[in-house]
Amino acid sequence: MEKEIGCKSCSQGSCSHGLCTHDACISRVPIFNHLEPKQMEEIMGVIKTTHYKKGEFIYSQGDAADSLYIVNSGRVRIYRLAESGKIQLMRILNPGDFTGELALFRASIQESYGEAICQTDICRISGADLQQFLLKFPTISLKILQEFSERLATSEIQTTRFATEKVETRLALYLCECLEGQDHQGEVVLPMSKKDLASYLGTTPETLSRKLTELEENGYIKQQNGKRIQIIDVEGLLKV
Amino acid sequence: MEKEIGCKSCSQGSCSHGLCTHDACISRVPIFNHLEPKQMEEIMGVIKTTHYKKGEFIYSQGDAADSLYIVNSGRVRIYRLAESGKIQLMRILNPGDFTGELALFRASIQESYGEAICQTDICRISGADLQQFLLKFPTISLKILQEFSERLATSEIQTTRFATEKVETRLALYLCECLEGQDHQGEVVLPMSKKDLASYLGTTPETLSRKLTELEENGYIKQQNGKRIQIIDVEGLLKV
DNA sequence: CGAAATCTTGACCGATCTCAACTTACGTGG
DNA sequence: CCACGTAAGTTGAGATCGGTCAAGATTTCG
Repeated sequence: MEKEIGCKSCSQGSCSHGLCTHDACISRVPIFNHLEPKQMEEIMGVIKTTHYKKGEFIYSQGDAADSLYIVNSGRVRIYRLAESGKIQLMRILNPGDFTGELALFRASIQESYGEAICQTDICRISGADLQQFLLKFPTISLKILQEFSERLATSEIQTTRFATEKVETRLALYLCECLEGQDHQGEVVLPMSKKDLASYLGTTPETLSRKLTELEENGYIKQQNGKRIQIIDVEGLLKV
Repeated sequence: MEKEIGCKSCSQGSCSHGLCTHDACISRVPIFNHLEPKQMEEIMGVIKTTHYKKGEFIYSQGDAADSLYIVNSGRVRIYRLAESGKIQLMRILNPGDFTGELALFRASIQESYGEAICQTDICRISGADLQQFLLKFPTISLKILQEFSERLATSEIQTTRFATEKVETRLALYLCECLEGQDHQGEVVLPMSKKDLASYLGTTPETLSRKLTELEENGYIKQQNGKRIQIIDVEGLLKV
């Protein structure tokens, strides 16, 4: 706890709790943070950290997919190119989130793009190394399985919504979910641009803009400056 | 190999390869079939098999989700009820496929329905038992992770398609994928009713019917009797 | 063989996309 | 710190896709 040993995962000096304390440290990543300091140190030994500037790609569609990427600090936009050439935003990674898992357990290529939204530090662990640790520390597998099942659940809900709900409903549900995650007295701060949100919701910026206006006219929300939206009537939104 | 010991997983008598040979046996399930006969036997000890008739539910939305279900024989339709009340078919399980994983690693409830399409035998292993085995035989985790990443990849592709492609394109891509899986000289046999297919593709039976006619008029396919469809121009389909 | 479900076809309507013009916000460099 | 250029966001008009309702044909299965 008291010994400061430096942290390979984030290139910053001050550490505690065995390894390090600063917020975005690798040791706070859910899939590793239950390990003994000793075990964690071992894992950190094989982790490489890279810095990316805004707009730089961590990986692109078609790249060999052989590593797990963990966001240490910053934010990453994950998106796909559909057969038609249209872009779809899949998700935004925040510190502690990881990606690249898809391909870890089957030799394959990246099917999406990972782009730094801002100054971002990424920790990378190779698939080979990770598999070692999975067999050595089976609890990591359980953690990843947990994470996977979350992702899968989310993805399937998303699919169902695209397949069955109107844009307005998808937007309303999205806003409500944002509220759960943040809840600063009923105000939501969109975690992405409206352009990206439109893509995430499977619509166009034009339609998104109109639907937001519509929700506002119906008294469900109030649009503030920029990305801030006041949620006035959650019940109403859920019924849209 | 030669000793016949009966198979708990399928309630049938004749077995070999240590445990059993008949086609749909649990020992052929990808997540277990790499284990030693001895290990597999141990797992089989905690598996319970249940028989379901056509239309019976293996589980319903809202049920406690605490078991892994493996299809031994028969077929299962997995579908969801969206917020709006509309149904969406998620997937069809064939012998060897499993489901219920979603909730295994997080206490939760079923978010879908599992309904037997025909006479079906289901093997069930409780989440608690499974977790034991995961820690005991770490290779199972790797297998499940593999399976999960497939599912996740599929689900995300599906999401992207719903978000970005037209019904006609989704249908065309679906037919092409069916072809890969079957390929009896360019003929596809739909694995489900057109009503279900419509639901799976996120559209209505009416629209599906029209789009199939359209594809036929354009010379890409030829509809035969019932569920059989002759694929005439794969290249063309992929460009739709 | 007949009821019930599935599938098909037609007519119509509404939701959402596209294109275009315009306004607003943002980041960069002087 | 401000000006400017570019990207993001908004608004309008028109076109299109796909859903809904309804009627009829076909298939399935007991």
